[in-house]
Amino acid sequence: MRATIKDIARRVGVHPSTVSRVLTGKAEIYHIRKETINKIEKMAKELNYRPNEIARGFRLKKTQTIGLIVPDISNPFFSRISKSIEQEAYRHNYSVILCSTDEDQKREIDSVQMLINKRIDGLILVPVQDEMSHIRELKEENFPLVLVDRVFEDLETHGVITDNLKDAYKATQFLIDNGHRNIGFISGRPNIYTIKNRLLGYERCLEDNNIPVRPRWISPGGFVLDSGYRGTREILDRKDHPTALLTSGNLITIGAIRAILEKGMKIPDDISIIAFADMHTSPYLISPLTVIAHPLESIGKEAFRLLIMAIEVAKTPATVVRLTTDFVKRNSVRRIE
Amino acid sequence: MRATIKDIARRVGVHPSTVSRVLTGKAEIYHIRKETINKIEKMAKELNYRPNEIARGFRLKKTQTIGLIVPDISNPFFSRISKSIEQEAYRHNYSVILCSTDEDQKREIDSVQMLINKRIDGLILVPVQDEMSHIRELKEENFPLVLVDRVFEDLETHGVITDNLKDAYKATQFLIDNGHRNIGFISGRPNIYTIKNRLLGYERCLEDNNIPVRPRWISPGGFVLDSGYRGTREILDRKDHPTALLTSGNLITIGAIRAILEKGMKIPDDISIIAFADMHTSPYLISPLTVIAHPLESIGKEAFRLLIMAIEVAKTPATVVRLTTDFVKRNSVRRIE
DNA sequence: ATTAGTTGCACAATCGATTGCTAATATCCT
DNA sequence: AGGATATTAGCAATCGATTGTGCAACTAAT
Repeated sequence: MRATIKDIARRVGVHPSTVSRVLTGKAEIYHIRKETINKIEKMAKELNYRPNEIARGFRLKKTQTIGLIVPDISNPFFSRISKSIEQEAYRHNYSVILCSTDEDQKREIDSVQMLINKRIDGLILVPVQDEMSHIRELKEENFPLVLVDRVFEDLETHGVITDNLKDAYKATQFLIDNGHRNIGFISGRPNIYTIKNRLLGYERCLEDNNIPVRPRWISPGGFVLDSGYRGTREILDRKDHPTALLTSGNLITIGAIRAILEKGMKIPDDISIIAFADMHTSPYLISPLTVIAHPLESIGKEAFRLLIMAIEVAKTPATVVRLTTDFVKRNSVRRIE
Repeated sequence: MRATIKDIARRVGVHPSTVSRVLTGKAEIYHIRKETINKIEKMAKELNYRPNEIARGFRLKKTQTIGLIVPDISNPFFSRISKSIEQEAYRHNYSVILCSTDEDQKREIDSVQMLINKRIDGLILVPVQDEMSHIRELKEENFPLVLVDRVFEDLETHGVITDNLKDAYKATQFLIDNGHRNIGFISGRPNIYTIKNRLLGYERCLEDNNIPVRPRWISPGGFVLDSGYRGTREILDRKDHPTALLTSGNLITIGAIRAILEKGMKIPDDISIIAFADMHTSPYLISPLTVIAHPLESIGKEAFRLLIMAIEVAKTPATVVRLTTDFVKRNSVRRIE
């Protein structure tokens, strides 16, 4: 068995409390003799003592662990945010329990429950947004919580977001400025904060340019490759299909590209495309993608910063950090008449 | 404060032990009266009782938590393995603490330490492989451990790997069969199991075909985009540069592509390329990549299966699962004379 | 020499849940 | 009827670390 504080105490001939104080650096305060300190430290090393953080966490009600719940850790968008969060956590001596929900509300609720039972110190969450009562509960008991990318309009929490409405507006306007009037949107689930706002920006921009919004050119659906594929396919199969597409999310975008190629169409010659979210490979795709690029690292960093704040000082007013994206023009939009 | 078992006991008028037995489903065994059970369950619900898994883990010496250490969670290769592991863990009622080491040996050692202190039940690790004493220690104390992708030749542990030597041989042979005799390798750090074997397969294949191995066409380096970029750049800047490249790892591959494009070269016209590891975007890159594709999901699944085995039955003999890859031919290799 | 302060550590309670043991009734069997 | 068995639940120790309190021994000051 692994050595405990008692084992050390017994062998050195002191009380466990003394060992504890020495090993947690409180020796000075309690005037422990240098000699005793040395003996304890030596014995700790000799026995290869490892503090039981479970016992400590139990006693102190502090686990130095946070929860991180994302919809899909294999999506570069979330994995890069996660990396940044993990990195910050490491620097601040926290570890992170990761849960990937697959956009499944039940899994999210389960995971939140599990994390609470494990007494995490705080939670960073990209919510599925089908339900919110479990999140409201967290907020009501003042549990340290930071939402990322997606927030609830009618629930004030800490959050780190970008301006999806503006970005969608800008992307749409860019297409219009390039002569496009028939613009489709492979949008993703519209109950989600980001998507709702992108649709809003898209529609508002069309209206501002006196272009009617055509629901048949809007394809909601899940954030998976196949969904993007089928949505795009359906739209392109129409006789009157758009000349340009907005796509939400990395996997949707790849699905859309697949559909476009399968139709034998070329980007941007036959169809233009602007994607929400950048990837490492975006510049090197069959046609270098013009994208809305999110500051993924900053998103993670800010999220962790807010969380630590919430953990360390009780009752911080709900803060929403708004980060700005980059509109990266590459070569997936064609200028047409 | 959150309700405890004692709170429930007090209000129902029974002993905490009774509450514990009811709430952990041991009511039958201890013949607890139906009525008592009902009262306890009702009160638990009423008080919104959440079992303190820290206390339980402390008592039972079982945390239902595993550690997962990967070099880079933002690399799709690892993020997809991680996703699969997380999914399996969820199904089996485990949670996973994620650490991303950035191929930094110190971070790995730190993380292992931290995880051990947090008393995880087992560890899945993709090791940096600069050092191994900390891993040997784990093995010696018989700690449940599964290595993924990279194993140590002189340390028997559970592992899930692929046959890198064979894959590299096959890829090299494929290039040779297509008329290439000058083949470079952007390999990645050669102290790593996978890389060592890929280099071996590559060299052996060249030798078998009576082609000399040219060290100047082999570029080791880190598993980051920039390293792949610079390595490729250096090789292509030579007057006598190869007509084909093998690239190890997703980021290296992207870096290589960037270097190639910057040189104004075309794939596969000016240079052929075969990449280790597939990505969602690989088929849609500027030139659809011919790749060695790993069964990422199975790798994660098997790793978790082995780990659970090691956790649940003490002293399982070290098992190494060898999975097979797919050689996916797309369009990044040109047939030349 | 008495008081006051300092040094150096031990004692014991505590965090929440689990479990082996004990014990009081109730029921059954011959 | 009386012992055996089943039913129902309480008691107390335990896991490892932390911390408020207490206290002896020593030093310094008056």
